[in-house]
Order: sequence, then structure tokens, then C-alpha cells
Amino acid sequence: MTAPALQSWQSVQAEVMRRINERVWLPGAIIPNEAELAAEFGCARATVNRALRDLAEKGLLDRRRKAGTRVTVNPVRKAILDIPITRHEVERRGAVYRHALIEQQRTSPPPVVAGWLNLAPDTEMLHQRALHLADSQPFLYEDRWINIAEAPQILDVDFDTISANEWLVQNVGFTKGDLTLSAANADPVEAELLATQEGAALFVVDRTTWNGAAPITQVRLAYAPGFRMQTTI
Amino acid sequence: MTAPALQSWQSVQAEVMRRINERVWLPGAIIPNEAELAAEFGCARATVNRALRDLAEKGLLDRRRKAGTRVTVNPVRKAILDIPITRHEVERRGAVYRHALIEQQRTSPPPVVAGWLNLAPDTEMLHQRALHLADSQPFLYEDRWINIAEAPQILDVDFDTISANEWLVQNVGFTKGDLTLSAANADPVEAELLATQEGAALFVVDRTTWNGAAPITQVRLAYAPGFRMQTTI
DNA sequence: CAGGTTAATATGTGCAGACATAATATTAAT
DNA sequence: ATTAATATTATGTCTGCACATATTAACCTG
Repeated sequence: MTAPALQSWQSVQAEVMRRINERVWLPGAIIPNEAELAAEFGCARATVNRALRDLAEKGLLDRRRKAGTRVTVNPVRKAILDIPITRHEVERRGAVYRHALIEQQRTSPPPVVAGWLNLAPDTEMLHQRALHLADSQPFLYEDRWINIAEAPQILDVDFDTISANEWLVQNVGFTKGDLTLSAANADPVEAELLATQEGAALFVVDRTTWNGAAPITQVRLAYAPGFRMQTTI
Repeated sequence: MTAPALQSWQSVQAEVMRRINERVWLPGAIIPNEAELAAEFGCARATVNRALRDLAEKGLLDRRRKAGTRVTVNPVRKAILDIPITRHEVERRGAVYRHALIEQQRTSPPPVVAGWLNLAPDTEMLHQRALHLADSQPFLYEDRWINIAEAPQILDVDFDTISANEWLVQNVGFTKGDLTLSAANADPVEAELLATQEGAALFVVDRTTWNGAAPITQVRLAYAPGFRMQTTI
């Protein structure tokens, strides 16, 4: 007898996932090739290809031309982190967003920052320290360096109306970025701004964005205690 | 004159990204439909579809049937976090991996954990506390609850040979999982195990995995100070 | 003019066939 | 026996076509 045809790539994918999960196909084992699966499922090879390609991207299958497709032995699962602008992050929590510029000046960055950005140490940049608030409570403290050469209009922006974060996302864009997540003890300045105690554990995000080879901005985000970043695997 | 044909979906995608990045197509603006782009680029509509669908997944385009395709105004960029097994994470850093089981017992979970897992509070589970080491230095402290009903063979595992983490990845698998990242101050026990001081800021990962509706395991990972999780946007 | 029905349209996805490409296996040559 | 050339194979992707589906726009109808 023939099984009912699986003719959508999602249903093919679901069936393949079932076989992986229920150990019909063991980790490390090679699975039938696309043509065979297409014949079994009663669909076109392109449909099987779409299903398997997607599973390979998710890390559940290893695929190599000629060698075939295998079930990954130690699947490196992938979690997708959304990186929204801070205002949306606050508003999604149902809170009223506000931001306050603490300090802004044109100056050259410390050697460490210049090094990260591949810029000469004496390059004049825009340095900003700002606080993002949720329902008037400190939410996030931001320490940002902006490469003026790549975003000259930033000098005319009214930062009471829009945060640098949002302005940059809307007006400059970037082609690639680095993201580092870590934990740090609050220093005295951070503790006061975030209304917590010195030494409190802060969730910290360091982000550097580039437009081609040119650095756009480097920012350190220190979230107020209690912040949790959530996602699914 | 006609431009040279872009006949691979990557080259179409590159051209579309260029137009977004260089503001040929402004944020919020509608872009030509797939058929028009296919005609312009000299390729099939399916090729354009593949390129645009991928950009929509990355958050750079908004697509809706009939309404067309628009450049996202506030792109929610997505970062992909790899979740490898801890041994591989240590070995990728060039260190020698070792793990030590601190404590293991069959007992019922605290109400909080039972609640997360949707299990009756009196369900007997396997509770483990373990330390993962990199070059004999504490790397990660793990506090794990395992649902015995979903992984009965776990009771026969020799945890000197393999960590629960690795055994579960290889032998049970899961269909979905929740992941929460946060920062916490080290309590006295954690401080001693991780060879640091009480109150040190620790990077903490809470992970719960499910097989369909059945919970598999809930684990809290507290990384030793200095740990940084890195990725690209 | 309000509200519901119908038509139009852009994306989503399926199919069959073809060729490209990478990697392996086989064969031939030295 | 070792190395180089060649054949084989599974995945990767393009084409052209078709139909499905979601959503908007247009059209009635009272």
C-alpha cells in the first residue's frame, strides 16, 4: 500500500523530523536521497529539497553533495535572537518609553574602542551616554560611539525627539554587525543611573555595526537588573 | 540597454540589498513585484522569490500577499545563537574539557520547576548538579532536572563517561525549547564552585526542552565570570 | 452611505525537467 | 604502487508553468 501523499514541504519536513525524533533514522545515519524520498512521499524532488535544506539550516541534518544527507550526531541547535530597537522592546512590555541623553561630545575614542573599530585613535567621533526608561524606571544604560564620517547628518539630529539607536536604524543601516552578550557587576555610575546597587549583576550587550568595511557605531548596553532575554530553540 | 542578467538567487539578493542599503528603495517604500524584478534581472520569478523570501526572513523586507513587498522601516535584525553541547564549546576554545558530577538524586522538584514543566509537584525526577571544567578551571555550573518518564535509560548512564547534557542531546532529542538569558550575582555555593567571589556577575542561561507536550529537562547554566557569548547580526 | 459580495492581484508553493557543482569512486597511465 | 584522468552520484539551483491563498480594491445593494 502507498501512504497518503505528502505534497507540501512542511508536511515532508514534519515527517522527516518525526523519523529523526523517533529514531527511525539514527544519528549519524545516512538517509535516502532526495529522489527516493520524493518517490516515497509522492511529491517532486524540489519539495523534498526545500524541506531538507531547511532542516540542514536548523542544524538537524548534514548535507554534502555526492556524499548524501545524514542525521546530525550532535545537533548544534540554533536560537534566533530578535534585536529590536529599544523603544519597541520597552513598548512590547506594555510600558511607556522615554529616553534621556546624559552626555554628548565630539571627541576621540579610547584606544580599545578605536581598535575594535579599526579607526585611527585620533579620529573624532560622537560619544553619547543615554538612559532608556520604561514607565519612568531605568531600563537600559547606553554608552555609544558613532563614526561621524559614516553618518554626518547625525550632528543635526534632535536627540530629545529620537534616540540615536532609532535614528541610526532608520537612516544609516548596516551590512554586518558583531554582538557579544555578557554579565558585569554595576560600577558606581551605572548603579546610580540604573537605580540599583554597586555590584549588581547587569546583563550587557556589546554591539558593533559596519557598513561594508566602514564602522558605523559601537555601543555597550547595560540592562537594569531583572532583565531577561527570551527566545526559543 | 539591458543590464547583465542576474541569474543566481544570491546575485539577485545582493542587488536588492544594495538598493536597500543605498536607499534606492527607501524604508517603508513598496518595491517592484516579483514578476517585474524577474523581467528586469532576466531570471525566473522563482529565483527572485527565493532571494526576497530569504531577506524577509532576515527582517529586511516585509511581504504580504496582494499588498506587495516593502522595505522594513525598523528592521528587527536577527542574530543566530549556536547552542552547542558544553564539551564542544570548551574544546572550541582550545581547552581540555572535563566534567564533574557534584550531586545526583531522585526527588520531586520545587514547585517553581514543576510549574515550568507542567508536572505534578510530586513527580519523581532526576536532579543533578554538575561542574564543567576547561583546562581544570571551572567553566560552567549546571543545575538540571530531568523528567525520568521521558528518558528512563538515563538512570543507567555512567556520568563519569558522558555528561547529562551530551547524553540527552544524543539520545533523547526534543521538538522545542525555551531559552532565557540573564545575569545574576553568584550566591555562596556558586561562588565557591566557580572559584570566584560571592556577588560576582554570572551569565546565566535557563533552558527547558520538550518533546511534543512532554517536558524533557530543565537546566540552569551559570557561566564562570568572563564568559562572553558571541555572534553576528 | 454602510455593509457585504465579488473580482483582481501579489505572494506562496507545487511540478517536471534540465544543467551545475562538489565530492567520491573508478579506471588508466606512469 | 602511486598518481592522474575520468565517470558517477547526490545535492544545488534555474526555468517555465500552474494553481493556491491571502488581502485589497471595486462593486453592488439596500
